[in-house]
Amino acid sequence: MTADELSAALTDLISALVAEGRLTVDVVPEVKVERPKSREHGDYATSIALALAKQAGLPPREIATLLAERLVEVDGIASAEVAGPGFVNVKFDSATQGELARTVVTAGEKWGHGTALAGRVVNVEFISANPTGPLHLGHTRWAAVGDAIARVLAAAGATVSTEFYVNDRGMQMDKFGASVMAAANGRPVPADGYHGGYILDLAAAIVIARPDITSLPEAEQFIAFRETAYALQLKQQQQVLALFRTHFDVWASERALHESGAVARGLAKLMEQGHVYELEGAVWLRTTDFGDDKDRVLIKADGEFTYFASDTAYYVDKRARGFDLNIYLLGADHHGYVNRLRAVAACAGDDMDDNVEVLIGQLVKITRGGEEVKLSKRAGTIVTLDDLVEEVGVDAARYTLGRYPADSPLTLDLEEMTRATSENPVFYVQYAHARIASVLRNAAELGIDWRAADFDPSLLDHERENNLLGMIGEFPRIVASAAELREPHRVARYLEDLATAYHRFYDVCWVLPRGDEELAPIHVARLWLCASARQTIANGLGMLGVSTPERM
RNA sequence: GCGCCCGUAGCUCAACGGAUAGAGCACUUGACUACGGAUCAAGAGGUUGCAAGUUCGAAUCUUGCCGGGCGCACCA
Repeated sequence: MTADELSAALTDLISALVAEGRLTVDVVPEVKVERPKSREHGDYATSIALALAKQAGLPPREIATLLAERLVEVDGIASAEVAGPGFVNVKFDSATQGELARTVVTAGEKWGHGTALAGRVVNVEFISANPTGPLHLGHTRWAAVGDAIARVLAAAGATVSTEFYVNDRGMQMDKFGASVMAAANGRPVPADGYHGGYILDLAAAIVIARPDITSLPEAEQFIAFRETAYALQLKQQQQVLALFRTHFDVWASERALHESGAVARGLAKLMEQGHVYELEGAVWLRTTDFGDDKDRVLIKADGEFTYFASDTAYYVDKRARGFDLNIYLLGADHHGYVNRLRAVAACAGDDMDDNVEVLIGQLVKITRGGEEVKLSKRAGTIVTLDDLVEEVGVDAARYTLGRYPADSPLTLDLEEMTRATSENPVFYVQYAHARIASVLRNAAELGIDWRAADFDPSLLDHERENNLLGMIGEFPRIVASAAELREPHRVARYLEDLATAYHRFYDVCWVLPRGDEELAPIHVARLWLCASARQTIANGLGMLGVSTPERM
């Protein structure tokens, strides 16, 4: 019995009661079933009676009683009680619940996966930084969360592609090239250029690789520096992200959009839809037709394409590549883009509620020993992704960033993060995994083949076993909601609760035979339970891109 | 001025409109002579920024204030 099955059973019950004339209900709302915070309230509880009371014209407790009476007759349900103002608290019988262990072990890596988003072809674009410097902590939040969102969407059945848009065109690239060139020639970096120490490193690396470069004519030299530095910097970003276990299926270049004719095609598509017009020598897109607060320029009066023109082309291009849902993950400083991007979709003839989705992540504030660290790429006071990984490791960094919802501002203290790694919740969860792995190893050493032994799920009737099974059973619903809401932190929070349930079980329920003790059915049953808990933790951590150690 | 986001324990943060608002860190106190103590058990800590409203029920939804962050380019 699972939560979904219980919900379905309740829906059927209500329909039956209506058919019998014992209940008058026009519309049966979705029956929500939840896991109560207090274990005294059973394995699951529903407030459906409260929701039905008004339209049924009956006191909620009366409806709850009707439901409870019928529920106890349903297979797998041990008890159903009315509580409080009209809640129905349900307990499953241990055999039915214990079966879950078998289900989980059988499903293996697929446990928790669902089909809610089956058929959706989703593009998840995130980070999309200029290739003019190293990735910093702001990008890192999306590296962790964006990647987790993609994984969670895939677990919900979607076909997902991750994408990084490289802004390799325009003024910033020129400033970047000029900065590196100046540094290589021993000249001061222009005031509006990039001043980080990495500029010097890039300059030095380029000069070593191409000693003749500084003797090239100025214009030629500038291009050479810009292009070489671009290639090096992009490669550096790619290497760091690979180290961070954030994989991108596509690295899309803004230049390539122009060179391949995608910009022209995008423009043609928008014109065809009739939202493009000319004014004062410039070409505009009438985004105000779809909720934007002002129209946007596509082609400037001087004939140059704007950055926004690339954006529109990029969107049209993604659609042409078959993505029916395009998710953009942007920093809070880009929230003004939300309406603009939605309007672009609408201007291209799409449904802006269905084909495009913009998620805004609040900025990460960094403190060091309680004092705020201002992040500025130009001033060079940045905390890079490399730094972070070096200081706290990939697992701790990913988990720490992944356990908070991205739409709330986050303050991280670097000292605390480094110092507190051993107390970081990620270790708590990983420790549970390692502990189980250890038990399973010991079982193997004792020659116990629990998979081949008879498994009697009804033996898992201890309160802690029951609680652990209940938590494990929640996993598919957690994954589904994390995908639906684009909130992978729900998986992290869930894993912490699951780890607690395991540790509590482990504390009082001995798993393996001790000493000369014979192997008994309870040992086998508990090994199945351990294996299912391990699988669940592994699948959950996998969605967050965190490793699952066998030993720590 | 207009717009978006956020105000929850000392700190960092959770909480499909549900029952007594929860974790971690920090603080008190217990538990290892057999599967990993990176654990478990117990305690303390709150007017969910303020005020109205919606309803069986509000941290959550609505409105108005107060406080903070971020945006409002023919820049990228």
